[in-house]
Amino acid sequence: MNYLNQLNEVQKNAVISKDGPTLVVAGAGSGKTRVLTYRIAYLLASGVPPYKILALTFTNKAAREMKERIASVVGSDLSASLWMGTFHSIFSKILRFEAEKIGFPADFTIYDSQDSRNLIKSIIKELNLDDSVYKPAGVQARISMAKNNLITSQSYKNNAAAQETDRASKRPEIFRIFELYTHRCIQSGAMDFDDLLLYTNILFRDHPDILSKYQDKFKYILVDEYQDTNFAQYLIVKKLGMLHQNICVVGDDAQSIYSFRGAKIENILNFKNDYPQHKLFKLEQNYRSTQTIVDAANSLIKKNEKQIPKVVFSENEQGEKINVIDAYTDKEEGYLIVNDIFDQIAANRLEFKDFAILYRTNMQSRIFEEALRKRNFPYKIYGGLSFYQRKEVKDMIAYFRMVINPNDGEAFKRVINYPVRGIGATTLNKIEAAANHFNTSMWSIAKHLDKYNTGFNKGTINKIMGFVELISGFQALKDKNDAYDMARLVAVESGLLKDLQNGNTIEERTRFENVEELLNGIRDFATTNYVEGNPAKLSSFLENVALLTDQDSDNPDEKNRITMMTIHSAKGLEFPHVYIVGLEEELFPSAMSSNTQSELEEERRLFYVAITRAEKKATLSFCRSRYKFGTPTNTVPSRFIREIDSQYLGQKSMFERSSMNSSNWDTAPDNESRIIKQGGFKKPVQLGTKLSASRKLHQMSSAANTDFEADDARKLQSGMNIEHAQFGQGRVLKIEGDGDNKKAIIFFQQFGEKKLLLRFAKVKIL
DNA sequence: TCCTTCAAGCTTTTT
DNA sequence: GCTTGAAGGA
Repeated sequence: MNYLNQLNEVQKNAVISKDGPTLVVAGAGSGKTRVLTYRIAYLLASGVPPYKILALTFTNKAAREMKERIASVVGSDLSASLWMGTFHSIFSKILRFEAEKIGFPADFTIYDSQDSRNLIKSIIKELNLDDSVYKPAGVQARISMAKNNLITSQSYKNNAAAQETDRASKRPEIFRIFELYTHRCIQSGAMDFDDLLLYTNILFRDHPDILSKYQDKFKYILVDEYQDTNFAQYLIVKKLGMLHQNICVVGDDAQSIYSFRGAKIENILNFKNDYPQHKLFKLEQNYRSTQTIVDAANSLIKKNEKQIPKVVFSENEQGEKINVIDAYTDKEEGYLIVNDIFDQIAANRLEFKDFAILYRTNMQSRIFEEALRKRNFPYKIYGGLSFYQRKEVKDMIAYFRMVINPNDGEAFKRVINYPVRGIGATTLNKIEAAANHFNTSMWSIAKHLDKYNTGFNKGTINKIMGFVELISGFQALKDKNDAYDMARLVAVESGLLKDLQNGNTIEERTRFENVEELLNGIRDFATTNYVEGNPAKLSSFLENVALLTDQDSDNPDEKNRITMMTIHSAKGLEFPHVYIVGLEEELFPSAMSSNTQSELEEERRLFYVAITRAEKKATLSFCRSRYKFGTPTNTVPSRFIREIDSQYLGQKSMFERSSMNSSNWDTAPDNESRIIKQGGFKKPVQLGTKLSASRKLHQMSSAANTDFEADDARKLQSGMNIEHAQFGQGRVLKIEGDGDNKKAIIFFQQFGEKKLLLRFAKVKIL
């Protein structure tokens, strides 16, 4: 067991004390995954069969990586039969197995959030409620929150707290939506994400025999990121571990960032009360980051009140200070960051994959994407609209869902008239109304039109029957064909492929290619996942796809790229250089999370997570003006920048100077070598100077020394008003050359980066 | 029934 | 700036 030598004393003890309840409090970068991995390897080595070990993670990626690492220690034949995966994937597996006990078909559909939102939307309409009061997303959040706390639709109605909240927000009818929603899901044979946890709890509550079967089965239970478990997950773990009590939870209260999803930081804080005889291990040495980064992060997180006391420290090099980039506009922020990446790469021989740009909201990615494109830098955006959420892919999958579980109402609505087959909204509404009236699925109405006497005219009946036959035809083959053959058949016979093939625009071509890519993915899946000696069937593909996310596709030829993702999805990852962007009030901390102390503390933890992703260097940035809803809005630098002890911040002058009033600008102390003095200027032009260029600019264009094109110059000439921000305003990014050849590279809002020969330029310093 | 056009509203974070 | 939904015409 030589791998034990790779561990420090605490890590080692956490690995080898295998029995009894164990809490591992693991500071950022302290080798948490390593401990978890080796602990499992150690269990296996001491003779515990892999199928008796349950290891729960929050992302598929984390599960897969851990599995790989375990495989490299103990071999893949052992690691393959571990029960390792996300809460959702593990318990959906168990639920499929036990489905009939709770009244679901074994191949129940999993509704993603879009499906469930659509269903909620249509229920709100059906109940004649005002959707500006009952906003679907808001109602969905209420229902989700209830389920995460194991409040079913029946108990919700009688739950005083829930009713009080809904009355206070003037939405007293939410319980009716919830009831109907639950009912429709059952009718469709569908579960949403929260149901996977809720029904697991119901299964264990109502069937003690089944509970004890799994209690017995899972002799050792490990939970990663325990601080992010919600009540439903907490209770599952607690119940399953009751018999053997071999529960090992790993987490860091300082990194609890999912309370919006029902996560309870109390779960980790109260572990000691749940298991008084537990063993506690604190991993406090950070192996990931420089001392500066760790110390800076500590100085920030100190501002939070609720936490487990611990001292995270690093013995790595001191490292560089954290830079703060102060940009004028959001566009410029993108530009400056990309420039900085370029400089870093050039100076330190780094690769693109060494960099990550992290932001609070997905929408911020756009600007960086544009800036990176201009430079031809390879990048990969995680999150946002994932492959599986694209319309054409969802359409395709909706067909698959119809084949496997035709009662699936959301899939039915999606494909009944796509590709267009003359079954419009009117007809669909009638079918839906009939289904609700007869308390059955839309599919069974469509299939037995005669029986339900729906009163459609002959033409409509024929169209509907055509659709029913199409799907029935697929169903007859679903157990015979493998997943790929079946999928291609559906793509062709449904007419979907042809519909996309006919398109000529780039978008349509991309859609067609996406469907092809999906089909290729299914082929890979079928040939790598054999079930009882045969290539996997469509149903097993569907089981997997519902819980897949974008993060899971790691294309090898996409390896050397700059990573862009939200801070939430960066948790658990690390990069040599990390840029945390958009540090402005209202954005980070988010405007929606600055109301209460606990919300603010969570934002702070999120910032803590962001900083601690960095190994070598962290860089912060913000801008003074950001486009919001299409209009430029002034912004204020985030309080979080100030909360970091200033001794860890570099380029302070940049940040502080711009906080001063502008008259101090030219006298502000700065790196002398960066200042250029230029005849004709009242004030020196230096890095970061805001200015508007004067009419002399058009001369510049003829003077070959500039990047301005004749066209730009003409535009400038006609828009002669130099005060006009739209035209002239820019900021000095770089100075090169000297004497008469001194040039300034200026970032203009209007034109982007341009080079100016200062000899000719007349600029007004703002 | 379908397609185009235009206005309104909107933005956390994710399995 | 972008997406979604409603309205109106073919």
